[in-house]
Amino acid sequence: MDQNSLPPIQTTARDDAVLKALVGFVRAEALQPGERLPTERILAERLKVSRNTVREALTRWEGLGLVERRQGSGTYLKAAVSPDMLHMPLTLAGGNDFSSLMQTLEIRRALEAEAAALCAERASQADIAEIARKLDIMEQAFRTREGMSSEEDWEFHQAIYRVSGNPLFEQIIAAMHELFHRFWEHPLGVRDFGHASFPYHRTIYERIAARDPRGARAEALKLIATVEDDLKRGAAKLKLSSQT
Amino acid sequence: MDQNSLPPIQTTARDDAVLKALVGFVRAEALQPGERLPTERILAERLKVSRNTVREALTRWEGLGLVERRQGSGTYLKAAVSPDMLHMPLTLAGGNDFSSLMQTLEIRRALEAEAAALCAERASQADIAEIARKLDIMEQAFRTREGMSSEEDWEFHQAIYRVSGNPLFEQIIAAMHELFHRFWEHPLGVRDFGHASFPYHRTIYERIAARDPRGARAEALKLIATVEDDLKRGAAKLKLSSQT
DNA sequence: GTGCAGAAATTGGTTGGACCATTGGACCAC
DNA sequence: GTGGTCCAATGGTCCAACCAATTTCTGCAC
Repeated sequence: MDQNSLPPIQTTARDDAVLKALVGFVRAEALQPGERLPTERILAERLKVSRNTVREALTRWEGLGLVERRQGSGTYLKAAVSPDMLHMPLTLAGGNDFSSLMQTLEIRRALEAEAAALCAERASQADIAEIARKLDIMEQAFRTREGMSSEEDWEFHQAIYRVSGNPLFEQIIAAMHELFHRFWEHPLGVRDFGHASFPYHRTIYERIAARDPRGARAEALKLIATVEDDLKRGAAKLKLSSQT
Repeated sequence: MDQNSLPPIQTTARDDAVLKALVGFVRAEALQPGERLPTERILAERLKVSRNTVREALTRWEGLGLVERRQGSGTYLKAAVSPDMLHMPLTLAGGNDFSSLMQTLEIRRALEAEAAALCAERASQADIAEIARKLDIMEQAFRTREGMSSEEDWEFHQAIYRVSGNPLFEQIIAAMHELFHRFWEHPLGVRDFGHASFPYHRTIYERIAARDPRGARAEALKLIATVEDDLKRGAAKLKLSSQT
């Protein structure tokens, strides 16, 4: 029997319908990322469904990173939406241990290098100026706060991913960035973590500005190498202290 | 069932706490994928939260593919869970168009090259023999079936990811591979798709067997380049035919 | 007018209770 | 057995509140 000739029937699919309607709304209103979308209460009323159903739908979108909810403020679009988006939720059974972190770094090394190269290929003058701006902010924060410019550092990298023209870079690395932070925020890490990588931000930028993909890739690899070194040093220190 | 494995919830960030408690429960009860977890009503009662909160949490898990809900039946575990999972929701804007596939290919190029290099560094003699075996199977399938050895082809690549020592390579690329295939099956592609990439499988293997990371990376890049070419040719053909 | 503290309105988060739709098993007539 | 009917369990939806964080407005002191 051809199993395809008897597909499961679909009766109710409320929250799916809500999401589809919401996609239509975002397109109709031409909402851009960052803009606020209607209140849950308004959506419930307009779509003639309960607020709970709206919330289930929005919870799904939030899980996909398409939307961000801020209590007391509203729900904000976080990424562009289209009727034919493809979702690929990937959950990795990772750990907080050293080797897991090294594994994410291996992935990041590959992606960071590729992103830097693509960025150098495709950056417009405006893009380069934007990256330069982020670099300045980061360097200033680094100097005034004696290191620990992680927030500005991250924005610099994000700018590169964005200019690479491929949103997947940012999405994948962002997930790992989060894991990374969860790790060394609380547990003790190396105090001057990230110091060694500092100079390479500028060299990466210079290679991008010079439209030199190969050079940009090489500098990105050097940066990741310093992070790996820091991580290994931290692990060694941890091992040492736990032995006493 | 041990009631102590479901202690009440603390304070704010309710649904997150629910998920954390649920992870603990799954571990405590050693639930395997396929097994049913407690009723929403029971969870709500045990955790001292409202059923809606439980539902929001389960909705998130459902969105991540960790769990499946069947009305009238129950909620079933779909994958293994661990306290420190890393979630990576990837969203491809614009589904079935050409650029989405090219974007996944850019990611795959970065990862494939890195995996091949790491594989060449770390492969044991047994690993190399295993890869050689997969290569033989693939080449034979290719010859007897006149191309279209996609299944065996994929297994060859998987062997490389596995030997790289980093499971993240396989998981990430596997997600994209699946996406890739969903387009390949139905929509018309180039008929001899993949033919051009065939010889590079052996050259990659040779570089790995020679413990030559740089060479392996270079050959992997060539392979991806041929796939990109095929894809571009397919897109051009499609464009041409849609104009008539 | 300006600035700022506090009240009020707005908005997402949570609760409890109700009912509907589907499922799957128990039971029964044939 | 076979096919039906009933019924309890379970996820899906709805409603009407209230809570907590945020934003906006208001009015007073200066």
